[in-house]
Amino acid sequence: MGRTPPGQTRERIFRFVRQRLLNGQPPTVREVQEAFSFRSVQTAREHLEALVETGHLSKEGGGKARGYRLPGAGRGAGTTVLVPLLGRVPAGPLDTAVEEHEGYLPLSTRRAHADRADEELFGLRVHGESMTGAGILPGDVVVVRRQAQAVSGDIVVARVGDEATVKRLRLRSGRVELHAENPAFAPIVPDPAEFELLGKVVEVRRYLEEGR
Amino acid sequence: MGRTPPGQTRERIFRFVRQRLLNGQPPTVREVQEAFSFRSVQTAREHLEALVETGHLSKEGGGKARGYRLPGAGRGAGTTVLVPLLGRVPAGPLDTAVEEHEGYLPLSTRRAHADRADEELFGLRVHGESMTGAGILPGDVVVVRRQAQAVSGDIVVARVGDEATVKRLRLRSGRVELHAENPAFAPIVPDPAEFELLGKVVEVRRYLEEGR
DNA sequence: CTTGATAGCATACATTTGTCTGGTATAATC
DNA sequence: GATTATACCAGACAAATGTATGCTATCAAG
Repeated sequence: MGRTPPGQTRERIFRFVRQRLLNGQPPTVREVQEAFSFRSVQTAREHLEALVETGHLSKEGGGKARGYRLPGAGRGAGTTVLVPLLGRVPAGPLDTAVEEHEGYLPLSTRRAHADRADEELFGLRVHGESMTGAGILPGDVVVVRRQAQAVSGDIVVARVGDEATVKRLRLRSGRVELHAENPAFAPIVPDPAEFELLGKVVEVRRYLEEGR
Repeated sequence: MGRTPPGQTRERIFRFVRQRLLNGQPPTVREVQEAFSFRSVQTAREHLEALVETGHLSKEGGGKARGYRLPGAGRGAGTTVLVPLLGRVPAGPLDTAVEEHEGYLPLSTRRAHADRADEELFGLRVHGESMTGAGILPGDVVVVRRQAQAVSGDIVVARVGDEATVKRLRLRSGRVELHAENPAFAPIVPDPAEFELLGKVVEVRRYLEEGR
């Protein structure tokens, strides 16, 4: 085909490959060839090898299939887990089978517990305006790590009676208090028999566009 | 070798494959075989096919290499994309070379534009308290979609002179205004020559624990 | 005991996929 | 003009990889 200016095609190839890699779909040489309508496999291969040479890409395994990677993948790209976004607050232990969830939240965990993270973490949609002072608005999603203890000052998800709420935990002289971050709401001092700590909020997310 | 209880090996295989997929490294049948010390390729293949049968995994392309995937991409839910978390606001077009980034943010993109490579997303850490009224606190990360136009009311990232800020865009009689969501800050009416819209904020994230 | 289901093995085969060798064309440089 | 570099093509080969066929062994249910 026609000859393109130096570096231009290579740039586009890099973007293509990167997008594929970030989507978890490493392309083959021939897939790159077809994506750019090269008539020869070698053309695609030369571009790819050149990108490896310049450090844009790295290669895994000698002649293995789909071996091109993003360099430095061990840092950020290597630790993504999907945690379920639950439609309601889970009562008992998390069922790993058919969970009642709206979807999955991709979460980057920089720790070794990545393998078990999906059992300990879950997402929850926030209702009400009680935490607006802490930057948690209605409709936001909180990522919760299931745990029975928490430190005073943590933002937690707790069950009080039949209701589950997101509040800031305060321990006042051995007594549990749940504080809203909104002047319109008074602190809750739950009856210990009615109280259960479900977990700690480790992340807050807000989606500003529909369909994301 | 020895025979394992029903379902037990399969469960472990699923976890292995899932972990690999989340790391962007789809395994081959033989890699699964070796990871579990099967003496036959077929044993691994049978487990994998069984997992596809039960819906735990899905398969892409007939006999293509490394074709096993996590379902959810095909179920219309969405795919996970990693977008770079930039250390500073990008000035010109995104430098594809050695991007100055702190890491990657896993992002779930629903809809069809998931594979649109031209949609440029990046993460940015927020400084300052000007948007606390909109639930965006200092240290939060905003996910920005690069675009040159926006609608009045959108929260945008814009460059004014040499500085980049996150503000709410208002169009008042054809003039651009950048409004903070904090009574302590006055609206900015930038000189059009000094103003550049970098993109729209599509998501806000707050990490409440270190090391996440 | 027979049957069926599950777990695993051994080997062969077909396709996909990475790699190689050699070639053409254009542009810039010496 | 000769040289060098880049972009691309054509065809072939070899390794990696998915798939198929037939087999053994264990366990539970009938």
